[in-house]
Amino acid sequence: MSSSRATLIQVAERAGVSLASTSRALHGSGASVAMVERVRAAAAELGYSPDVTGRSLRLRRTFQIAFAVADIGNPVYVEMMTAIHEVLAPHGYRVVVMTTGDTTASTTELVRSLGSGFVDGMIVSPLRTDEGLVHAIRRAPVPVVVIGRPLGAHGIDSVSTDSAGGVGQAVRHLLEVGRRRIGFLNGPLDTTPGEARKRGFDDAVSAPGFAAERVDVALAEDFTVAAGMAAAHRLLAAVPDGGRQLDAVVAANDLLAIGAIRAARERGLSVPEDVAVTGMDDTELGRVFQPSLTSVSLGSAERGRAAAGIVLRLVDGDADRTQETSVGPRLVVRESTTVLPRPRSGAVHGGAV
Amino acid sequence: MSSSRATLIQVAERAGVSLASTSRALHGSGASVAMVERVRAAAAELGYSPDVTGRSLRLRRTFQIAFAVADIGNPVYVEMMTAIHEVLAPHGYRVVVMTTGDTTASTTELVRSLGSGFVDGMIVSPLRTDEGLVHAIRRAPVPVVVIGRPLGAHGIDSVSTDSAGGVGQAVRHLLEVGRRRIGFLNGPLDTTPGEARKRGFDDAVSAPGFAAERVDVALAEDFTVAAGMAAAHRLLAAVPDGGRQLDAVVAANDLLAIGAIRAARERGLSVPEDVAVTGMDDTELGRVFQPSLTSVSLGSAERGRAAAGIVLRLVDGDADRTQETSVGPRLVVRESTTVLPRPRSGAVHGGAV
DNA sequence: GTATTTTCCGGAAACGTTTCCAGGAGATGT
DNA sequence: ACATCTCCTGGAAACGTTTCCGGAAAATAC
Repeated sequence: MSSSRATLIQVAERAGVSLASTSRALHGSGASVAMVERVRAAAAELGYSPDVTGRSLRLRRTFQIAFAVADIGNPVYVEMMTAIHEVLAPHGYRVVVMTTGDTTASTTELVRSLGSGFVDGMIVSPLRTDEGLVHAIRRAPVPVVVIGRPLGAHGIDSVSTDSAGGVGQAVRHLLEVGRRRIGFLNGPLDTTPGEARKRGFDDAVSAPGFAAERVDVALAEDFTVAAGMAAAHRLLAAVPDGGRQLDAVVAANDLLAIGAIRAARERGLSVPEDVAVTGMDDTELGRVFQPSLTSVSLGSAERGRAAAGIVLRLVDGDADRTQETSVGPRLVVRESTTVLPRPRSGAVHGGAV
Repeated sequence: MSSSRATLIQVAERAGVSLASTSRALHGSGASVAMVERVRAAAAELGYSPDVTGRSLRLRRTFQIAFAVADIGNPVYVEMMTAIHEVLAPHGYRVVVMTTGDTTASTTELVRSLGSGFVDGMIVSPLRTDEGLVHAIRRAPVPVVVIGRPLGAHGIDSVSTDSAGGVGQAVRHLLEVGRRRIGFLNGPLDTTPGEARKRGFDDAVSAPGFAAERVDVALAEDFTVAAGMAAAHRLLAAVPDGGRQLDAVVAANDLLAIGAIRAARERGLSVPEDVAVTGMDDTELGRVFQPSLTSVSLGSAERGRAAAGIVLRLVDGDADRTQETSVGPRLVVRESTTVLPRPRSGAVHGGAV
């Protein structure tokens, strides 16, 4: 029942010195060693720990950074958050998680709410972007770093990745391993990733050396396994010969890719023998899945780290000019596109040692 | 360049009324309609949004709740966090993520840091618990709810699950589907989950009707796929006949279970025909994996929701007595323990439609 | 019309901290 | 010995908000 928490004033009284000296002794400079010792002792006796709210009010800094995404449970965002936390925590910053909601309106609303000053900065990865959101971010009272589209042209600090180029890497890889009939399994086109990946696929298909026999596209309702499975079934059903006309599927996402693998198997096709599948994001899920997933890493953790670094510089005032960082996609080849022993006929896979 | 943010004082000046009235008009009661209208207008013109720091200082509430775990990336914790956020956000509470570190010392340190008052409450899921931690939690200046061990006896609000009983459910399920030679793949015993699951397995094995032919145990270094795979290899290598003496593996974790499946396959054993595998936690990973994983759900989301509800009641002062909630484990049977068509001999699995 | 209640408003204090400013004591230079 | 400088300390203001309290005005009761 040691009452409430001790305040700096009580420490000052106990030490028999002024409030100003007490504060200086604990934090700032310009205090004699005797004073420091005296105050430290008093603070220790009272179990004093400074109140961050009072501190924030005076300093006009909360030592908090918000991380806002549409879906906190998404593995990609989890990876980003972990990385962000790892960068920020050692600098004494806390991470506040928030959700943007699905729409640009709700995201804009969230950015506006920064006006109430509960964080010193924000890292946001909006699913969709529009003029209003861009405007709100520009006018935000604290630094905002966007993970997603490059927005340097709008004067917004951003870290992006070339996911379009990533799709290209996946397509070229499939061509290299001899696939010629390629299906593209994308998510909703009105999202930033969906749009970028469509662009990437279109670019790859219309590239000079592109040598595929056929190309099909299907869109999943959203970026989930279930939606991917449904869409993959549609994709495979749409081509002649029960889907055998397709020998590769490029999925816009690891989750979609796994949906595609499940759908293929349900149709009696084996992966990777009958149909090779590539994912994107290089998630733990894909690494662990069987067959392990060839996937284009978009460096989620790296993007998170980069964004955290930028926001840190910005809140510390070391604001050079607006940063537009980009981390390159990187193809990670695994089992889902590599047939090791020359496959016999038939759909048997896995097999004995 | 509209200068910094507008403050309540400026709104008051603009409206030509006192500061007190301005505050009342915006939040509290006891203001005439004319006053409210007038102040609202002034606030709107200035684009005023209240500063939460000043508010917190006065109100002695931050409207923030901390969620602290050892590993933010762990799917189980992610699920909890999502649930917690869903409960808290509608009530106007923000969620601050923190890490406890691996040791009880660092966790205790974190709980002590609550003294600086940056949150109104905390939900923590410590990997390990000791006397010092319990003591710190009891003395914490803000409500702390523990997810993990039941601590009602220590006067600590907690929400737990009977993971020991969950292991029992898994064992009985395996017996029911005809398995008789059971391996137990556990994680480190000095962790709360590891300890509980060992206890559960021991209990199940020594239960009256237990009718297995043999029982083996292996411990993984930690609760990861890689560690699970290594330990499963040891487990299978230790029994005669290249592991065929085992027809079931109970894993303490979905990740360990997946490691076990990979190890079994590498040894030419098929799952579930040769060896059935059960996991625990019922993660998305296990649901999506092939074969989908029979797993004991420990209701991560539900525990998160419960903890959030409790902490909400506590910070709002509706503190009855200390709560000790428990959510029951629930076995979810999937492919990894069910052989549908009577298996032929041989290790072929998956197979054509 | 007066007494009493209700309604509404403004002044001021308070939450806990940091920091500017001025002043006193001691050290240093000449 | 005096002027100057450095070092340290305490008083007080400030950050932005909410709310207690007293009082004036308005509403109600008789």
